[in-house]
Amino acid sequence: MAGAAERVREAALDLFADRGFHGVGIRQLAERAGLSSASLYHYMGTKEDLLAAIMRACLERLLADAEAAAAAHADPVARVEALVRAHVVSHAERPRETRVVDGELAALTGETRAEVVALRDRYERVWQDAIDAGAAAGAFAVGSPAVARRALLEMCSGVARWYDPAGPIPLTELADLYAAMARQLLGVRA
Amino acid sequence: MAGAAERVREAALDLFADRGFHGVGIRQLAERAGLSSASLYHYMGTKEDLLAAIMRACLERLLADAEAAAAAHADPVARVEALVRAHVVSHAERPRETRVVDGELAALTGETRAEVVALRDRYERVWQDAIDAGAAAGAFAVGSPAVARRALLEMCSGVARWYDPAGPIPLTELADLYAAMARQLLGVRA
Amino acid sequence: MAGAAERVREAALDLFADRGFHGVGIRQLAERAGLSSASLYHYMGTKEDLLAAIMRACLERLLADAEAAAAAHADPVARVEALVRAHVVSHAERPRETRVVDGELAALTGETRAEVVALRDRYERVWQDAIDAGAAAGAFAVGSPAVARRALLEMCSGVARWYDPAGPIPLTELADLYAAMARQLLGVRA
Amino acid sequence: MAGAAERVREAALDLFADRGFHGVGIRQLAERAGLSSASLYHYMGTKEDLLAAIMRACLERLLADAEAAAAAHADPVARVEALVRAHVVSHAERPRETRVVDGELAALTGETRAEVVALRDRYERVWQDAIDAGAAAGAFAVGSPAVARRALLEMCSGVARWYDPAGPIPLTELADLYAAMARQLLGVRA
DNA sequence: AATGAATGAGAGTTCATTCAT
DNA sequence: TATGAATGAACTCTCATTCAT
Repeated sequence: MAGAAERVREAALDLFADRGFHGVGIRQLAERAGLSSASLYHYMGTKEDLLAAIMRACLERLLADAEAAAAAHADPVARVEALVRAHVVSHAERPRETRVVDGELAALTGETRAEVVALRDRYERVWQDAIDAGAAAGAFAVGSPAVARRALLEMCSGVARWYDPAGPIPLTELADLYAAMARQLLGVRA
Repeated sequence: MAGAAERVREAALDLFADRGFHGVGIRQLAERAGLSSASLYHYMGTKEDLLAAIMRACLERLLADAEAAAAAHADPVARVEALVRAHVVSHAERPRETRVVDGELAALTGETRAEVVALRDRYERVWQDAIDAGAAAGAFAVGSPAVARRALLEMCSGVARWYDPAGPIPLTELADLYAAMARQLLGVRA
Repeated sequence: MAGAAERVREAALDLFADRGFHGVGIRQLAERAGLSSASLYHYMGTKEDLLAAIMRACLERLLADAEAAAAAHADPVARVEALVRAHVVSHAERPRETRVVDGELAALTGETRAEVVALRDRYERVWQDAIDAGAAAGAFAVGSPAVARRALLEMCSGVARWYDPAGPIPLTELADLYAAMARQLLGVRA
Repeated sequence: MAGAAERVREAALDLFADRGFHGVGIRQLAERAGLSSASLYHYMGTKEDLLAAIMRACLERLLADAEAAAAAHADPVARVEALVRAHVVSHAERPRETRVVDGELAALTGETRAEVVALRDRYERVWQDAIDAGAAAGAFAVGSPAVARRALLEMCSGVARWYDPAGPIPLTELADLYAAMARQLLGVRA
């Protein structure tokens, strides 16, 4: 018997990712989780708290992975490649979480939103620092490191919207493809 | 004095882009447009019709621009570059429309949704054909043309989420930056 | 070109008879009459006024016919038979009006309603007087003249709900059938 | 303390019978039932479902009574008389239900309406069969059995619109009166 | 832990009606 | 005569949430 708390989380992931936070009602959530709508409130605070918990967990994992990847590679080229691989793998393996993170930030309000935005900013900073370092070292040929960071991140995040783990592209190949595209995009010197 | 119909459209663009279709109420829409909620219905069918009209108009323009760009360039490299430039400029100049197109497809239902999806698919086909042609001609160094198309499109669409026309990067420079990144990403042979 | 006022009246008859006063919107009325909803108000007061006018006209005609029938026959048996025939013919020829009269009284309010109720009461009084006269004269075998009046009236009004002038029963035959049933119901002495 | 579900049903009966389905708002229903309009929806599906439930229940009871009456009497005269008595008693005892059944059929839509119409048709068939049998056996003197059935049914249904159980006519006497009128109307041979 | 009952607020939409043109 | 524009009020129904059991 899967724990009810886990079922609530799963239901929220499925539904928020597919229909968006505001497109999902508490009763749909409850039905999907196999609970009454009143029982839902034993496993969450408000609906917004549930969203925030999902976003925080996902961003914290993303951030931890990115910081680990950054720490593991002193060389900017290797570092960026490691960031790309981690990001792509995360988005391929947990597309629901990442779609929610990327798309439902506007549904958060007040303090909670500020916290999640801060996490996202920290995550982007890790990327920016790596790219800036490579650019400063002359390892990349990019017109604007800031624009390149945005382009790279968007490009990699898109994976969550189309990649099918049961499809023809294995996850390792996907990571290789994105790593290669990222290197080219950045104009990595041979 | 702007026409009321135009004010309704503007209000919808502002609000749908910022809070998402389901995050916007009919009364907010009306207030923003300077009308009563009842009067809104002189200028639209249902709320969903309003969304569909916005999406269709944007996609049709995007498609027309892309087909024009494709028709203007026989060379795959030039063609892809033209597509990138048109896409980036559109997303920079009309970020609200494009964010709605990219983010609210799930809010559409039934026949309308099918129509909009068909438009989007036609648009993506134009890109795919151009990329496939370049790959077939050996002009690009890409591991997978299909993945490259997705990466490119996501990368360029992201512009609508951050570019500020009043910021430090002029639009022409933005287009140049993305064109360059696209060429590198695709591994265009020198 | 049929007069617009007439078209409004026809539309109201069709729709009120089919869907009931509260089941019909002003826009449906307008569409059926080939006018805009605003233009409707050149030909009527309020929606309720329109209903009242229909009911009054129908009841006044019914009443005039009944009074004429009563005046034409001193003999109670002949008088009741004449009332039955007039009522049945009216309901067969103008089923929409009579269905509205029979079914939408509750939609009227205030003074108007009182007036229409008064008309209806006058109409029923003509019937009651005739039946009472026959009963007093020993011409009828009825347990209760008051109950008999109600039974007779309901029986005859039903015609408006099913009779089809294009069907197998000619109007004259219909009137004969009801006259015969009425005589039998009242136990007219041979 | 009456159950809330029962109070909703009672409120609907009172209001639908008096003002018609379309003449009653959900808030009036709620107020009459002593609930908020939102709470109403714990006890019903849609407003139309509520109407349909009332109509079905009433028609099913009517049908069961009629079939029992028909089964209990082989003789057509006795059978019709039993049908009349059952119908009159039902309409006298439950005038709200029967008025709703007789007057609000047009408010139903789609599948539900078809089901209720089918029930009504079955009910009328029981009457028609009995009358036809009597006519075939020469027990009745009627010009048209089909017209007679309509006349009889309308005559008896009218009871729901005027009979007052607290008035001067006891229910048993009412049934006797209608049975006698029905026999006479049908021209039952002595 | 679980839920039936309850609700104020709000959803999208239509209502009957008015009025300037 | 005719109507597009406009609206406050009402419509049916669902929202997220609470609470007694």
